[in-house]
Amino acid sequence: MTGRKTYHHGDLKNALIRAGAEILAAEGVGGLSLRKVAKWAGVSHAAPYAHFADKQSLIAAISTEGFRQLDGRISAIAERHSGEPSRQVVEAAWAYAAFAQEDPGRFRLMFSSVLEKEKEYPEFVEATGQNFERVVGIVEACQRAGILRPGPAELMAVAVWGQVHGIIALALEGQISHVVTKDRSLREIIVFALNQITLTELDFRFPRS
Amino acid sequence: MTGRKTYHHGDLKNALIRAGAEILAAEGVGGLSLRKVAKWAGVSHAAPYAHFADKQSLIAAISTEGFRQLDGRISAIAERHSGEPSRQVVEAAWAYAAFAQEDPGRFRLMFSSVLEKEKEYPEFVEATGQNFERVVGIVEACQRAGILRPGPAELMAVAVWGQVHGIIALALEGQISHVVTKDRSLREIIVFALNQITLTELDFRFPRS
DNA sequence: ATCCGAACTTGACACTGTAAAGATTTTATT
DNA sequence: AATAAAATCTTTACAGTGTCAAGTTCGGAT
Repeated sequence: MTGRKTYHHGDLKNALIRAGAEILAAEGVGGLSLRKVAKWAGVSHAAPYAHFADKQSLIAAISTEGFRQLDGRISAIAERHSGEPSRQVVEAAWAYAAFAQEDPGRFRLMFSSVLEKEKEYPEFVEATGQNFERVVGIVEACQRAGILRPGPAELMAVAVWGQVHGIIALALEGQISHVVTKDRSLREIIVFALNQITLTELDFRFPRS
Repeated sequence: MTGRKTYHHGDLKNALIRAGAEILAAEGVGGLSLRKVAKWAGVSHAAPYAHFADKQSLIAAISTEGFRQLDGRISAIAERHSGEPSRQVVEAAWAYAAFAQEDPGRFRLMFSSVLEKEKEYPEFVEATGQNFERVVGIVEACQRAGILRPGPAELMAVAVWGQVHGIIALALEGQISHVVTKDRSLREIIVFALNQITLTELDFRFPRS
């Protein structure tokens, strides 16, 4: 509910995206309404329509922003561990998991088709594409290092990314048996799964420093 | 919009579940409203409250029914290909994919946290648990046959199921690069991915007969 | 036969997304 | 600098939503 003195807000579009993300984090997808976002940004309930065609458009924007942030984290990891591809996969996968756990609402908004016709939002498509390319890059590095089998990198990327994504998604929805989560962290589970794919053993422990 | 002559419907609860499933298939998650379901079943808009505490409860019921059907399909496959574990994984995974593609709306309802507090619905929990057990059974058969590495079957099940689920979910949301889907069927992609995990090569082709 | 509780209807309320019309401010054009 | 145009924001309105409360109708137990 940021008040304001001028009639024009100045940066309403971004304010709405931010407000939406905050409501999302606080109340989840179900609690995200256009009117609430508007109130939160300190404008009338119809003001968002000056910047977004409809609710879906705002969702697309929030989602896109999420993908950009995720990509930022993963690219940072790829850089930090360049030359050590096995760390790249593990830490990228973990970053993905941490991203989901920090803000499940946003993760669901991004991946659970709250956005109905994603191909209609070029920015969204671009952001998701960039994300995929990042994964492909890491996979290629692993293939060169003999950590992953040779073969079409994009296809291999789907195999790896799909696995990580699937486990995280299932974990988020509480669909992973208690028997499994009982005495294992999500990180251990993910690395165990990755180890079924990789040719050399990955270490699940966090890197020192 | 099934009309009726008697004041009491007779089997409204199940009729509502069916109506909900049909609307879901036709219009997707976004088009599913309690009032529409009621109208479709030929009752007034508040009638559902005699059988379901709220919308979430109806969703839980539809979702649970979906899990039962899915379990039915997978158990049939496990039986049909008993003694051939490699076929069991491939066909079970494919059944999962087919189930998702036949009715994406229902699949999303089941797996994309449209249902918010799933643990509050014992039937739902039970159905999902049974589903998981089915996967564990197949995984164990594969381990005995030397198709999957030894190790905790539940954990291995998460690795395998997670991968299949992840790929299907991403495919459903259109998040798999065109480069990959261009000249490969979803079935090929899934089997390629499974082949990264298994110790013996799986065949992606459909079984004759 | 009658009473009771379950199943169902009607009416209401607050909240939602969205459109239209008006008010205010900035920007562009002359 | 004056005015026109465009963008931003407000107000009002409407249909659709989930849910509740109060009333109606019915089947079954006593």
